[in-house]
Amino acid sequence: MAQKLTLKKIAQDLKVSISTVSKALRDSYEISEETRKKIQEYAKQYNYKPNSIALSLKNQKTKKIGIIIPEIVHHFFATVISGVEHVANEKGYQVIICLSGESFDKEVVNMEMLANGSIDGFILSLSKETMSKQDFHHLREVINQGMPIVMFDRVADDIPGDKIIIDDVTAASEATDFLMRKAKKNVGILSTVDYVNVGRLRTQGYSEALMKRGVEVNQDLILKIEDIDHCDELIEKFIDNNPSLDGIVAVNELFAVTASKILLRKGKRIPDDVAIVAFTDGMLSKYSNPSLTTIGQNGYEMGGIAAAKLIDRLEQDQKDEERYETVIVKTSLIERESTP
Amino acid sequence: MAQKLTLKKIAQDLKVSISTVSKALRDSYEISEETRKKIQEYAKQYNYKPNSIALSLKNQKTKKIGIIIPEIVHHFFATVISGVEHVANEKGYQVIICLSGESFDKEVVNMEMLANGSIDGFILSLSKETMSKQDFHHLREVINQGMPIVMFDRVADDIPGDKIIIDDVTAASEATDFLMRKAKKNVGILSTVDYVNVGRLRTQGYSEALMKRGVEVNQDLILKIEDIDHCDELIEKFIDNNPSLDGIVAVNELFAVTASKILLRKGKRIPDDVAIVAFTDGMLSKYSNPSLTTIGQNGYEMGGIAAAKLIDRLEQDQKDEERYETVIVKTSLIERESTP
DNA sequence: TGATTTTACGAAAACGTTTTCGGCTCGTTA
DNA sequence: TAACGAGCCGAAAACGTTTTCGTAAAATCA
Repeated sequence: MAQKLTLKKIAQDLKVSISTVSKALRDSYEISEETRKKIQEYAKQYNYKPNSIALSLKNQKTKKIGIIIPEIVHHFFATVISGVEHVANEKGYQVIICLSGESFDKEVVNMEMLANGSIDGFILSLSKETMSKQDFHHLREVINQGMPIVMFDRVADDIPGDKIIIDDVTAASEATDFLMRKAKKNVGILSTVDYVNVGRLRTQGYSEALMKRGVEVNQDLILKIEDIDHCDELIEKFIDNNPSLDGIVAVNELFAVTASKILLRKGKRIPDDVAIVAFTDGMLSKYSNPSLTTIGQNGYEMGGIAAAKLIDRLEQDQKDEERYETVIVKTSLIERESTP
Repeated sequence: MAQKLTLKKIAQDLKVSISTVSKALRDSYEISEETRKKIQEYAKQYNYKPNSIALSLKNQKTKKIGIIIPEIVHHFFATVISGVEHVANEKGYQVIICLSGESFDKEVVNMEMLANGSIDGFILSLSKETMSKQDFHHLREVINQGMPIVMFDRVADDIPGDKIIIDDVTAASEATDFLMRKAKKNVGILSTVDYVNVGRLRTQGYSEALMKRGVEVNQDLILKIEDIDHCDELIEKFIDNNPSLDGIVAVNELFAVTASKILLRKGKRIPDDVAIVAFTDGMLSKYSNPSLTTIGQNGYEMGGIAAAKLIDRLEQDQKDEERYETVIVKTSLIERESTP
């Protein structure tokens, strides 16, 4: 097992100094043609690669970005990571991933671990617990140390940093309106509890769409689900309680597909009796039966934008501008079988 | 923006030497009670955290492991990462993720990037292109530099390193037998081209199950799909060509759910007319309509084992044993609506 | 008191780079 | 021939740690 080659070993083998080797490899004019060739060939032959840790220490930059998300087994987050990874790699950066598992404590621990010089900047989407606690001291600490943060999807409004979000209100409003244009008179929404930003905003968009058409908002048609693992019973009860329901906006695929299944079991036809639009364009929507009309959140694009913004900030001539941006990524309505 | 605190700054502020600070913070007996207290309090107050890059350079270990997978938007890989991340974090390691996108070149580039000191060891699942080329020079190079590799799922048999796999042959055989026990007489398989390990092995298991019951293997009942994006037409033709087909083993969820949809459209009943078993227990199987009986690959467990084995090897007293292990993770048959 | 041990701290090396600066050896010029 | 300027190379510092070793002062002992 050949030990890893270093400048020092090359220098010893070739009887020159370390600085000469370093300069030769960087094609410095200070080194004679002859020496340069010799060193470069030697390095190539034995496959020398500069040690990135040493470079990080010297340059005070790691060329790594950290990303903290609640779960990786969610299609949306997976696509975001995919987008981040793509543009990061393109710009010579590597991606370190940590999962908070929706836990505040794990989010804090992960941030502290990464903030000790491991990375140059953060991309993150906050855990549910953090959102409900509204405790952002860990973000502030990191920012105080001069480390830039880009947040996406689940963001903290009053934290200085770039934010990449979709316009949840408008998207939900459009989805609701889309159903009403299809002659649906009693559109309901399957949402999450209010402390989850997206749940609150999408419910708001839903209500706005109704009001814009002069329809009164009926609280019975709004279901707020806390525990995603036991949504079945809640949704079934919701459907039973609203026999006139003919349209559903769901804030995620799972609620939608669960509702779809329950409706079919009860003999309803989709989309004729009940039409469905779901947020998050993932596998489920695409391949379930019937396939679901969805609002695509363009996670890949969000991730790409987040990475680009972060790297821009890292490479600009020192925080010349403290003005942070909020980018709103367009959603796209993808029509499938669950709507007429 | 408070600059990051270092030993040097503490030393200056407290008018002692760097070594004194270092020792005080590590509770060395060499430092007097008084000085120790003073330094520790100062460090705590200003939230000193040792720079991990400097530690990496000094200790020649990064406490990071690299993981390279083809795609992150596959549920199976996402669960594996989740498992890796969990045990890695538990043992004080961080996880760097790179995606090969099923491309050989990107796999090579990613490995080279990470091998320059960024990480202590690799966990990986090979890209399709690598599998078809059977070119593993990049793995050999990394191993020659003394960096341990753990492979999972898509492994290269003759590469020295630990391997975590499922027993694809047995699992496929059991799935096939399961269908035959349910009185299915004409069981077919939707597989991938042979250079993908899992496709070949699962097809083999399928055949073995048939032969064990004295049923002759009918090549018409074996479909090998190369391009997953256009599997629809192939599967439809396959179904049309085999009117007596009454059972399907699919090597992934997508093939299964696509077949399911086509069958339903053709007026077949599932599972009465045709029963389906799919590999990979993901979202699709669980929530599609009808839900699918699957062979769970226990990705989370695989990831955990991979991480544990890698870290063990990293922390053992230098490669005392060059004997590599192949762990076979048990699969679990999860019965749902697609089988009687 | 003088010798020896203990206590408490600092200097320096090492990890692998890059870069600044200083200097030696030529050949050229006055 | 003396001075000077290229051309070419090496020494050393710096990044932030840990650790070994050396050493001054204080304490102990005879």
